[in-house]
Amino acid sequence: MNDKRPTILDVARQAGVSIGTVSNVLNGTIPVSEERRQRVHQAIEELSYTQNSLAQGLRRRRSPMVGLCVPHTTVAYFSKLVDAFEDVASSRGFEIMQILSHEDPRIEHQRVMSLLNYRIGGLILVPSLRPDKTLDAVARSGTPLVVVDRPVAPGRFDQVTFDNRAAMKEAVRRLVALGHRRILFVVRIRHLATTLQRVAALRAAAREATPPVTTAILECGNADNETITARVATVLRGPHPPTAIIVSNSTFAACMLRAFESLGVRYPGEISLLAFDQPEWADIVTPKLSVVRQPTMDVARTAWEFLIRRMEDPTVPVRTMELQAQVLLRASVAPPMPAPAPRATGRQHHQAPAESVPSARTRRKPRSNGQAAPDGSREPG
Amino acid sequence: MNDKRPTILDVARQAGVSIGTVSNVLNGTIPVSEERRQRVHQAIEELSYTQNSLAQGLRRRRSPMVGLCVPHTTVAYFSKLVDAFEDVASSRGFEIMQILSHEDPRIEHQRVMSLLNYRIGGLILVPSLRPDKTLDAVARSGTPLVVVDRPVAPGRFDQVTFDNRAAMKEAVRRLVALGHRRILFVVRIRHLATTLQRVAALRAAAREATPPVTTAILECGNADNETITARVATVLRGPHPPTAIIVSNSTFAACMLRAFESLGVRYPGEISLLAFDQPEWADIVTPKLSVVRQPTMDVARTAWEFLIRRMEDPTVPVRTMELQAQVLLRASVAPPMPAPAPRATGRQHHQAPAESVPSARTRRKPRSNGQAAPDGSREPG
DNA sequence: TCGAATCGTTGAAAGCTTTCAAGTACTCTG
DNA sequence: CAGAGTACTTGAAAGCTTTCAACGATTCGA
Repeated sequence: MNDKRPTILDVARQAGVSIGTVSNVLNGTIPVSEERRQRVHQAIEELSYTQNSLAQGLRRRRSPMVGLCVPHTTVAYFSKLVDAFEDVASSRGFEIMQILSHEDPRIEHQRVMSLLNYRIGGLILVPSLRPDKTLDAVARSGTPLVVVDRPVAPGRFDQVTFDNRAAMKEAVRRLVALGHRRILFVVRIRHLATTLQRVAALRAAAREATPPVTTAILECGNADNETITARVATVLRGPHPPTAIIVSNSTFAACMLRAFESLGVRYPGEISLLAFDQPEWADIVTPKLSVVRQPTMDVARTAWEFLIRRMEDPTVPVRTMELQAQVLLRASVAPPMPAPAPRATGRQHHQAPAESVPSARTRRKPRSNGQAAPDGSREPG
Repeated sequence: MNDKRPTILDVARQAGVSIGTVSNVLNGTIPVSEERRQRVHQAIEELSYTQNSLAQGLRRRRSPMVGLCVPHTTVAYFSKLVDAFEDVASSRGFEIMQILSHEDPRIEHQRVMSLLNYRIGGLILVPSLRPDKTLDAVARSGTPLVVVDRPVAPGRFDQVTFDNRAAMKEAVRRLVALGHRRILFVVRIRHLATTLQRVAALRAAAREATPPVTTAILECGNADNETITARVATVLRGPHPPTAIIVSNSTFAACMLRAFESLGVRYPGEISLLAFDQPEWADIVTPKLSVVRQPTMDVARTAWEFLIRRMEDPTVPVRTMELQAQVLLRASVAPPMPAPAPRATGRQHHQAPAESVPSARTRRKPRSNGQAAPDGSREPG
């Protein structure tokens, strides 16, 4: 429990050389004669000396440590991302310092500042809702930055994102082709950049469909299972129940399945489900979950390449990469059960067949609890 | 993109005070007159000065950073652990530096050394298979350490683990009570401390059951789905197919479900399944997965408390905490289908009903591929 | 009024490394 | 053999902070 660890000076004395020589052996900056190198190595061995990275970073004005900031690690998508980064980075001799932002701009800012205070060599960031202050601070510090997954205002930073618009458009196209006319999109945070993109694409695709498709957005934040179930119940029992639900992540997908079960909804007959994100359980639930698969490993590799490049040369022009995601339809998506009015152009009420909802069917307006609002993307006529 | 950040000296000049005073304002070490404090704060604001944690850590010989090392973050259990630690730690003003060991003692050692080189204030470690070298290095550095989840030789370090023996014993008791007589335990790494505990408990419980129960261990390492399926197939089609499978983590549980499906095994009729770990999908698969639930949040809190205590006073006696896990039986565990020989005491072949295995039934000895071996824990007579 | 105690302030040293100008010993060239 | 390289080697400075002995100013007590 000796808190006094040997320093480079101890090594130098032990080996009978100067500290400069030891440093040169360690870093290979300047060649050192074979004999001295040996002596230094031996001394290092004998004293079991290890570098003090704090002193090294202080002197070099930069540490070989790279920061990684994601919102959570319990979301399958992010934990895969973290693992992928770890793989890529460590195989190239970098250390990763990981922090979690919990989707909270304040926490994010504070943690990122702390990383900057450690003079990290670079940062990979999945930005939270309002990352501006954080981004400014990073820019001011001159730390190389790559923004991942959630786009920010273009031009300032390297970015690696997914083509959420294309993915959503494709998803809607496929659902519509199966006959779905009312789609609900369940999101965690409405104003998140990725969400905005997806919502825009959803609305656009809905508008362009013939006949046009009704869409609604349900924002759930960090609500727990019961709350989400209640909200979903409200929507499903409303006058215009959706026939297909798209969720923005796998946690919500799980919530939906629980909700369907506790509500006694026939699934996938009465309601289809499609999830962004690709949980490990997608293919072991019944019916198998349809997903939008995002190429996590490619993201990690690309982001890393961007970061390394910028660390080598901070003046390199800003790059942006938008990766394609893939819509995988499986049994969780099925044609909707035959509806009373096949041509859904007017304002008449659509309703799921009566037998599908077990409990007392209270007719409420869908926005009665302020949670789910038809977003009016449908063309009026 | 200005790489020159202001230092404490700049602040001192700007405020017209000495650097010592600035430091005192920043750290509150020694009281500073109100007027000067104001000036310092203003200067900090104007220059947007932030500490250099490297210099601070160098001088203080210890950084306020705490290390956290887990094997992976894609395993549900560990990602929950990481989130829990993050919560606890950050709510008390500590920064966490997280690394992954990938279950590889070499990687673990290298990454932990790097943390030690940063003079971290403490370390929480889920040790890999052979952590001795790493543990020695940590001890030598005098860094406070708490070992989590997987026990190591007692007496040297604070430890927070689960009572794996009790959990396994209880699991076997419940399975036996339902009539199971042949239990297969699927593990990732056989010699992992937790695995050893569980295996020992499994064998002991099997031996004590009346009539005694046959057990076997299947080690799968990092094998992929197909490989695992093949191995499971071999076991299930062998002369003594198990009626219940216990898996050591949720990833394997998912693998089993895939294997059951692709092999056409009747589940849970023909085979029951119980998993250590508690994935989010446990209650959305059909049948619901039986699990051994481990109180992750409690682990995080306890480990953190141990660590803080030791950081305050390194001489405090070593503490050990063993938390109780909880066996939750759900539909994935059912009484075994009636077997031809109800009293399973001898060496006669047990076999699952013929109709349950769809493909050609090759009679092979269970260890024919060297993967699964009856472990002989059953009493000979 | 004097000495002591208190309070706030300061400048220098220390913490451990890398970098670099300057120096030394050697080899090579003409 | 002198001069010019060559190839290491060295010690000091710098990087930014905290700590601490020392000091000046003020207050307090007798």
